[in-house]
Amino acid sequence: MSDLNTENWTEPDKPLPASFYINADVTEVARQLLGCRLMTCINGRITGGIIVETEAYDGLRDRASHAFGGKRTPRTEIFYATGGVAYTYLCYGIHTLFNIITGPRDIPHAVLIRAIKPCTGLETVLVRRNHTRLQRNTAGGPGLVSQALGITRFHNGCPVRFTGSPDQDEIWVEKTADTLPLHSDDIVASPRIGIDYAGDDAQLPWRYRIRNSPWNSTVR
DNA sequence: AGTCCGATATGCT
DNA sequence: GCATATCGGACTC
Repeated sequence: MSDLNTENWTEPDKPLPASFYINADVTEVARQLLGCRLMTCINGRITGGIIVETEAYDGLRDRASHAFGGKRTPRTEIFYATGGVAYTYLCYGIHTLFNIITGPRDIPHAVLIRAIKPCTGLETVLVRRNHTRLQRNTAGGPGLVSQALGITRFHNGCPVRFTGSPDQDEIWVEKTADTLPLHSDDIVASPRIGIDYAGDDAQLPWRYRIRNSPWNSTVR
């Protein structure tokens, strides 16, 4: 039990290719990420969990997006990269939130990862969260996902791709042997959280959860 | 279940 | 300079 660092993980099963993030609409990517495993290797420690909750942000038409209307600022510049890189930023002065940029170059789409079920490197996850055992809120919330996986705002722009290089931080997503193909009935779509400033767009049902998962974020 | 509030990068005036 | 934010933990009722 001394080394749970690579628990449940020896090598990536099926790392998602760049095309996964580029070719589908952002809402479809957000749905298809459910059930996949989000992995990090941070400071040499491998951690990960099954994605159970996401939100889609469509910068072209969506007032909830930081890149609404194609807005370009230093912070949103990464939105215009080709899909498959991280967008991380500090929220409420305290929390780092992790998104994956999707779509082709110059199309500012993003998927926020809101909750995972921790399943890899649990010892490290628990230390990062100061938990003694796994709880529903160990990574059940967008700020908690980053905390549990060691993602910081300095990972902004990091490719979401497995390269296997042992000496630098990595973030990737993979399908696993137990990634079930999700039927649409297995997915709950509802309005997104914490975007009251978005006017009518706050009603868009672009928050996606695996139905009945105990690992979803706590609902406000 | 409801309320409060932290701690700061960012973007706007 | 100033208002605000893709939240979460602590505290009160």
